[in-house]
Amino acid sequence: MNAPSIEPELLLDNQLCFKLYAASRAVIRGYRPLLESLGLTYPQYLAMLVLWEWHARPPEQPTVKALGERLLLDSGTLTPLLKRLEQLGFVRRRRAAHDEREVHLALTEEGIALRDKVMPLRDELICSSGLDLNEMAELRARLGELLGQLMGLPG
Amino acid sequence: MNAPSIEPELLLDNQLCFKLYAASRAVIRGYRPLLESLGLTYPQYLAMLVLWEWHARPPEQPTVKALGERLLLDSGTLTPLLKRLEQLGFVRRRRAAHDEREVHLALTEEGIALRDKVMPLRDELICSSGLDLNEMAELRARLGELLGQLMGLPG
DNA sequence: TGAAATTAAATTGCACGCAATTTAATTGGG
DNA sequence: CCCAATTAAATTGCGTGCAATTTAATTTCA
Repeated sequence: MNAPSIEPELLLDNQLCFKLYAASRAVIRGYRPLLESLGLTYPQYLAMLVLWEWHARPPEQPTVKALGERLLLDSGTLTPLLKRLEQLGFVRRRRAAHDEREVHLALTEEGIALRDKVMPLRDELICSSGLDLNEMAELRARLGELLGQLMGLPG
Repeated sequence: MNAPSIEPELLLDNQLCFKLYAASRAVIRGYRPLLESLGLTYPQYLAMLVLWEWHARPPEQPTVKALGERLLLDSGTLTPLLKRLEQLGFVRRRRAAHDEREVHLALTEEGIALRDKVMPLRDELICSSGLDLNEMAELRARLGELLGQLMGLPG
């Protein structure tokens, strides 16, 4: 019996999707020990990034829906995640008075203060990774284009 | 009270990590409906890619450990995933006789046959995405470099 | 040789992601 | 005004990822 032929398009190492998947997990793996010192998981950290942005542009605070639109996550993921951030004391959740369906998100003092610890942590991560800032920016732009195309699909 | 300043390095849209995370999920989202027709999840599909490669190079079949080294996943993830592939009838798991610690993986006839359904599915996905093949290859290479650097870290 | 160290899987526990459904509130058309 | 349609969160259920631990087999070396 001769060995079956392999289409190179099906080799794992030729898959853009696998490179994306593996690289994404590798980056998150790099963040983990640093974020642990803040008590955050990586998705919680992303949520905090968005909340810090909103905090810098008062008076509006985001709803769960608005946060989900930024992070591309739904309430099935965000509701338990936000409850954990609330338990940690970083976030407050409150039903909107004018529309009881909406839950508005606000940072606590601890949540606001946490931001000051993040910049040095980020510097440490980039420094220890030895990555080139220009290459990172280039790659980020390419991924932005890819994401834009994927999100604009008919499906 | 004046609005807090925002370091651009902390804006969500400037994060390479978020672009990676979002793009990876977006690609997997694109695969989902197509893989559903095969009865596979995305990580299961990746495992099958590796098993098909091994199948084309007899006689050796991979262990759980070897599969994990290719996919960068540990037994905590792979053991239940492989049990599901076994339940689906695509994979056989067997303890090695010469070393009872090892579990060797082999494809069933159904598992081998499944490969023929994948190429057209992949073509459909790439076609409907409207992505440029050269740009995809370029991005894949860049991500490979990034992954290489991240995996070679001291941590 | 025989106890200690190492190794491979499996197990446990927790936090996502996400599809599908449910609940509750609001909106819109007749 | 009322009821159907829509909307926002929450809930449920399942399959990852991954750290930590456990179990069992093998290797090492005093």
